[in-house]
Formats: sequence, structure tokens, C-alpha cells
Amino acid sequence: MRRELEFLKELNSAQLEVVKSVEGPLLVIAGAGSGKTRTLTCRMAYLVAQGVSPQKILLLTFTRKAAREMVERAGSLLKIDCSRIMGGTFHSVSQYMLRFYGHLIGYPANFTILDRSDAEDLLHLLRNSLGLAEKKKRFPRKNTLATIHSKLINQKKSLEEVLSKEYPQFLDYFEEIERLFIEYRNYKKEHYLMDYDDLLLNWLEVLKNFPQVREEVGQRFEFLMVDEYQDTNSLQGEIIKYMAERHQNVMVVGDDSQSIYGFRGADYRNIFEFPKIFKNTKIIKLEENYRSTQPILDLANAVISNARIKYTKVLYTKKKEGEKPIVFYARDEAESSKFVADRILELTEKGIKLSQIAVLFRSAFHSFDLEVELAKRDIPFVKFGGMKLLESAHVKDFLSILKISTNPLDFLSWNRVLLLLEGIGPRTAEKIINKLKGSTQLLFDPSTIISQFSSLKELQKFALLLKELQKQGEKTLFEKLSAIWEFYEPIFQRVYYEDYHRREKDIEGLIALSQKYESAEEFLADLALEPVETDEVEKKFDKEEYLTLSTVHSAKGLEWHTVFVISLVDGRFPSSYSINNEEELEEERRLFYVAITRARERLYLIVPTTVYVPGEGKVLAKPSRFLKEIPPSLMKVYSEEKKESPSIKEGAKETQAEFKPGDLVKHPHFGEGEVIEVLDSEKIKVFFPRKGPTILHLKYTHLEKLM
DNA sequence: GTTTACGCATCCCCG
DNA sequence: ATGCGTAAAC
Repeated sequence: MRRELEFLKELNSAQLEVVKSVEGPLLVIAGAGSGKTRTLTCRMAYLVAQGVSPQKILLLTFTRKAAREMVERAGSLLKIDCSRIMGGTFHSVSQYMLRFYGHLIGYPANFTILDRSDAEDLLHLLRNSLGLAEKKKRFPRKNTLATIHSKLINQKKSLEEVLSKEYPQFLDYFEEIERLFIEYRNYKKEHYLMDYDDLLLNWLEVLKNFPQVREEVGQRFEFLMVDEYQDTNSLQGEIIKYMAERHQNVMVVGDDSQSIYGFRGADYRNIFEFPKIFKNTKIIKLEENYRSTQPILDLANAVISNARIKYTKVLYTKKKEGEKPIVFYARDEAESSKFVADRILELTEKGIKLSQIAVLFRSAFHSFDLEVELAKRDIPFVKFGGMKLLESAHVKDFLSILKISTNPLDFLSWNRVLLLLEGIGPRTAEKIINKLKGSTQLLFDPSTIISQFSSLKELQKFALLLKELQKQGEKTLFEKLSAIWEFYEPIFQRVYYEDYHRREKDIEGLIALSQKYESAEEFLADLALEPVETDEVEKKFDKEEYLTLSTVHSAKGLEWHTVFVISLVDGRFPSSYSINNEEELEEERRLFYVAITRARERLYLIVPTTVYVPGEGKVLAKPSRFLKEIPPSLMKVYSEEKKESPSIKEGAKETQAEFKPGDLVKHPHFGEGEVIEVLDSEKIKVFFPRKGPTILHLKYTHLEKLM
């Protein structure tokens, strides 16, 4: 074997076959933890080693981050630069292609992308201008409208079908909603806007109608690879069909039992359609699991065996030894949180790093109680799957100003910004926008219009700012954003006076980020396609050890030594939204399967017997139906007695007596510090240079005494 | 006539 | 925490 291909030795025979089958259509069914990412990475490296030029390879993944990481790893396997492999999501690649080919269907190269809340705002605006808001009976809210519209597109259903099946309460408004949606599509087309769905829809339209484009794209990308194929929708399936038409060199990887995005139109049946679209498809299954121990896999297999559809594979492992998954029945959420925190501290004392532990839950808000408990005990954590930075109001305000300067026809942003200014409400904003629309000079000088509203001082300032920003070529993006911030800061302090300090950091982070970009257009497109994590998250990433809290959806593809799944009660997991629908309930079961298969060595399942429901207070909850389906022999119930086991008590006692004020100590997360005060037998106050004064519970903290 | 301030219900998962 | 309607303030 050639030396540069050493990395192939790491693979098992099925994986090796995947890597070496480079030509023709290939379908890989890859179970959880079967080394799918490694196989994909090696396949890319192998292609390049065979002399395929990196830019001929296209890798489609679920997030852009995943694509970047895989490309990087392929490069390091070969020690050849592979960065010219094009990788991204369907949305980002469609966007890229549409910048070139969009003109064929009437879009200029500088079209604007609407993110989810932009789309909602537009629907809201159109709803008002159509006079639909004044109806007596409740008209769907903008959030719901956006969801319905997206379902139509992604599931290729009619409005009638979606309404009668999922929103029968709005059937009375069928005609109004239909009219609104037509307006919505027209508006987007007229103003060169695309929402997320349009990116796929329009790229597909180009491919469908222009054989020449299919030909060119086939030449540009000779090898296609698609990850997470079970979570693609039919539009994405069709896009692949056309992009691979010329050469048929297309490989897709997926796992039908891990399909968890049906709610947004994904259809795992794409996997089974694939061999029908591409004749002579080779099918390879990866069934050996390298991640989890046998007891954890047994549980996972039991969960999935209860599914209505029987899946195609059964996972096995060579790691036969291991502890049975543990179930804990907590009185309430407080006890659940306490339990989780206790176990986590035990684990860290045994040397398991915090970064090797995760707590998973169905919905972002299920972890609220736990977050408070973790903060109390100074256990650092990062939460995934919550609100994204870009969705917060202040960031949207800020970016809207930049958007106006790039595209003065972006009346959505105009509306948003105008409403922020002193003395302008919905009526005045509408008046100003109407004047702007009527002006042909708009592109060059909106300030002539604005000067008609001379009584509005802040508006005048805004006009000056725009004039500044439009001096093309003279300012870098960074300078533009700094100028915008100078204008926006006082408004910002007025509108968000309660917590503007916290929010300020987001803006600073954004301005810092902008230095990586050449143009405002590029910056904005990137932000729309790939929401940035908050500044805080980034910091914790490289500095400290941290615990992961995550929704199951955001945990896809990841793994930890120990995994806790919390809030396992009916109505939460499975979610109450899915309980009356068999299809959706099946998806919840797969979601539970995904959660379980994230664990390598240890798995805890936590069932609170009461949960807090807003408005009703604490209510009794039924344990999740998924737990009841599992043979009890596959799990161990955690008992109270064990919690009070002597070893832990002794450990606590030992530490208690040791400290007095003035002692120098070392904490696993905060580093060295000095004891200031002993509060009682369990609590001491320590000053850490890195953190400041901190109260520690000795029972849960491992403090090393330095002198 | 408009804007703004305040109290009220609602809130899943995501590119 | 956000989005809505209503009532007070400009």
C-alpha cells in the first residue's frame, strides 16, 4: 500500500468498500456510531490521492461547520491541501449557484436572502396591507403563516391539504391565506428576495429548465457526496438527481432510523427512492458500531424495534462489557436537576472531563431548571439549540441598517429601522416608505425624501448616515459597521435600556467578525445561511472544560462518554404536539433512539414525576411511553439508598475539615485561589483571580490544597 | 391621529 | 422572552 494511503488501514471491510467505490451511484446505510464521518473523510482523501482535483468534489452536509471539519480532516489525512473541495449545505450551495445562474429565471446576482424572521415580518406586513388583520375571528399569526407556507413548499402539498390536516381551525380563512401567499411570492420576486425555501426551489427550477446548466454543473462537480440523506426533502432529492445527471458519480449516506426532520419536510423515503432514480446503485451497509457498549446498544435496539416500520439493520459492537443504562425517578424537576448535578460532580472527580458529558432534552426550555442548578454549583456549561444570536432583536436592528445601505429597495429593513426612531410608529413608517417607493431617485439619494419630514430629528440623522455609507469604495465593511454603531448606540440604549450591557457584546462580536469579510453582501449572505453562536459560546469553546446541554436535534452526529436524557415524561418526550399523530410519534421514537445512541459508556434516563406547567403549576406527569415499552431487564432503577452510599459521604467529610482562611487551593475549572472564609461545614468562600469571590459547596467540589 | 407604555397569553425541533 | 391588544400620553 502506498504510504500516503496508510489511513485506509484503519477501516473495516465495508468501510473500505465504500471508500473505493468511487464511480457510479452509491447508497450507504450507516447506523449510529458506525464510523460514517471517518468513512466519508477517507473517501474524499482517497479521491484526491487518485488524482481527482479537489475542486471537482462537492460535499453536501447538514451544517456548513460539519462540511468544513470533514474537508479539513481529509486534508490532514493526506497532508495535501483539500480546502478547494466545495462543501456546504443544500441551501448554501444553491445560493452559490443561483448567484451565477439566477439571471436565467429573473434574479440578479445580488438577490437578498430572507431568514426565517425576515420571512415572518414580510408576511406580517402583507397581512396588514391586505387588511386581513382586522378580522374578528383570529387570523393565523405570522409565525404560523410562515410554517404553513414552508410546509406547502417542502412537502409539495396544497394549501387545502395542509390546512385540513394540521390547521383545521383556519379553514375558514382558506381564501384569505391563499391570497396572502400569492402576494408573498410576488413580493419576493419583485424585490429580488429569496427565503430559505426559494433557495432550493429556484435552483431546482434552473436545473429543470436549462439542460445547458446541468451539463456545466456536471463538468464543474464530477463527484458528489451527500451526508445525512435521511433528512433531505424531495426538493433536495431532485436537485441531486439533476446535478449528477451527467456522470452519475453520486454517493449518499443516511440512516432511516435516525430521520428526525420530518416536521420541516424531510422524508427518509428519499433513501429508498435513490436506487430508483439512479439505475445500478450499489448499496453498502455499515452495521458495526464503534461507539457504545453492548448494554447501551441493547436499549437502543429495543427502542427502535418498537417502531411501526421495521428498519433495515441491527447494530452490533465488540465492546461487550459495560454498565446497564440507569433510570432515575425524581419527585420533581428540582430533584432531577440535583441528581444530574450530583452525578456530574461524581464523574468529574473520577476524572471524566466535563466536555465528555452531555445532558440532552426534547425542547430547549426543558433545561431551565437544570441551568439554574448548574449555575448555583459553578458547573460551566454551553447550551446548544437555543436562540441564535441573529434572531435577537438588537442584532436584527443593527444589520437592517447595513442591509438598507447595500440594497435601498429592502423596504422590510426600512420598516424595521424606521420604527426604532423617535416619533415614528407604524403609520409614519408606512408614509415614508410609500414616498420612497414612488421616487425614482431613491437609489441615489433617499435624503431628499427624508428631508420632507424635517420635524423628526433622528430621521434626519439617519439620512446623514446613509449618505456616509453610500460613498462606495471609500469605506471598508468594518468602517461601515463602526459608523452604523455610532448612530445606533444611543437608540440601542433607549430601546434596550434594561440589559443593554449584555446585548452590547453581541454587536461588538459582530463587528469583530466582519473583519474577515470583503463586502457587505458576502457578510450578510453568510450570516443568513449560518447563524453564529453567541460570543460567549465561542469563548468557552477554546478556554475551559464545559458541560454540554443540548436539544436532541442539535446533538445529531455527536457523542459523549456519559449522556443524561432528562424530562422523560409523556407530553415532553414524546412532545405533546405529536401525541395524536402516528407518523409524528414514530419520529419522536427515532429521536429518542438518536439520544440514546449518543452515549459511549454511560447512560442516565431521568423521569420527573411532576413537571411545572405555566399557568397550572406543578402537575403530575406520566413517564414517557417509550420507557414503558422497554423490557425492564435492560435498565437499572437508581435507588435512594445508593445515593447515600458511604463512599460519597466519607469523601465529603474528608474535604470538610481541611480548609481554613488563607489556604491556597486549586479548583479543576477556576484554577488557583485563596480561601477567604469558611461559611459552615459544607460551604466555603474562595477568591479566584480568574473568577472573583466564589462560594463553593465542598460536598460537590474537588478542591486540591496547595499549602 | 399616532406613539408609547403596560399588562396579558403563548412558547418545540432548524437551514 | 416575544407578540398581541388596550389604554394613557403626546
